[in-house]
Amino acid sequence: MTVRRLSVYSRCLAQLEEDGMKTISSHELAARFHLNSAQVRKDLAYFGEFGIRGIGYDISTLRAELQRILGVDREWRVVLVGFGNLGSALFHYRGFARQGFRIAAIVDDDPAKVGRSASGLTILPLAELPRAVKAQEIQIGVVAVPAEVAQSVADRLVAAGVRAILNFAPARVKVPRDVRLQNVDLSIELENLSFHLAQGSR
Amino acid sequence: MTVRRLSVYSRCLAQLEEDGMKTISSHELAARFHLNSAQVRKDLAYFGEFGIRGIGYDISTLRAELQRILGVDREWRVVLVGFGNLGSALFHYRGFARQGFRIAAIVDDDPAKVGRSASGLTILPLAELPRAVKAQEIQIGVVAVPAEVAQSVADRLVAAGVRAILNFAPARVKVPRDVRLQNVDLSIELENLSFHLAQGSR
DNA sequence: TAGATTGTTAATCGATTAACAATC
DNA sequence: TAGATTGTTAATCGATTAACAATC
Repeated sequence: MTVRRLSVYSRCLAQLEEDGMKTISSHELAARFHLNSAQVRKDLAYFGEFGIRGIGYDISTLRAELQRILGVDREWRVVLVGFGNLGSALFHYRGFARQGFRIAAIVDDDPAKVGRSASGLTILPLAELPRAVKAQEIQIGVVAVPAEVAQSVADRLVAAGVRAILNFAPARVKVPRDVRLQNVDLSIELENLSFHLAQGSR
Repeated sequence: MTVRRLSVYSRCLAQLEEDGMKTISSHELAARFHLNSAQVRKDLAYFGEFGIRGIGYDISTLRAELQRILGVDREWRVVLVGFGNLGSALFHYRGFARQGFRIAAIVDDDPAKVGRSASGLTILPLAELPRAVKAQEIQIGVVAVPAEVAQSVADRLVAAGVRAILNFAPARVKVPRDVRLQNVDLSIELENLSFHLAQGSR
């Protein structure tokens, strides 16, 4: 929950910096998202003393600190498994690169796709996964395959040595405790919508 | 936050029903997700008295109730705006149809795409949006367009009369208070991953 | 020094959990 | 009736907010 807020602060600060502002108080920052200023101060103070009493926070310093805390101040190397519609969409998704996530390899099982190239990256067969992860120093695997093969792909990613998996397949996969797993579940978003529509119309 | 849990219960019950089970207690249900049984009972009791003291909950009845509460017991008619990679991925995403979300129209701005057909559905120009929403009795708009045009698409959807918008564009859009807006923000998922990787390696 | 704003401690609020009377 | 389990009230816990001493 904290990550969500840090991320919001970080983006806001990037915008403020672009606008040429130098410092901002917790009150001003809080006002932008209907948050409490004490909450903002507490969130930030948790990671260190970034503010200056009587003045506020130096926007550019704080932004840099938050990016460091969020881990988006460095490049993360990613392998994309599955180059169907969703895989392609993710590949072209600009937010990926903007946050320092660099797709260093694409893997697909389909012989028709293997060998084709996407923006200079050749699509590799699944068998090449371990070699690619090692050679490209890849830390993160993105799973964009059908639900049926999601677990087996996750297992192969773990075996190949990734430290984190972002799973877009509508299936719950199991990974060892030392591998970070993040599920993106579209069904929940849909159910959230239909719940509110159904409740609203009662 | 409650919707998330209701959704989890609902899926679990569907599975249990498939397995041929008839009733389940709040304790058993809670055990499956490391939840507290009091929490399960409270969540369910909020919407009515669905349990039988001394017995537990009738699986099939409770599942039906939850689906009704979540609004997934009926068909929701959806217009998909944007038929690029992400749009196609969503169009083919099976979870959509499974939850009763029926894509009744596809709209795209690109003249090269307009008129083409996808699974029997003809891609319409943006100008046709109001007519399509009315004719097809569409309640939900899914925005799968570039960030730059997300707001203008949302405005058109609202003007056309949809009651809810699911926004996949990496841009914050504004809609009137009576239109339900759900943003799907991939950046947050990414930041969540990199945060934990960065923290873990300190 | 006076005014402003932080970091942090204390108070409040809401959500989770425990306990139990009601009842199958 | 005895055992089990619900729905709900009371207790606990954690997160949010208010208040304020520290300090720029």
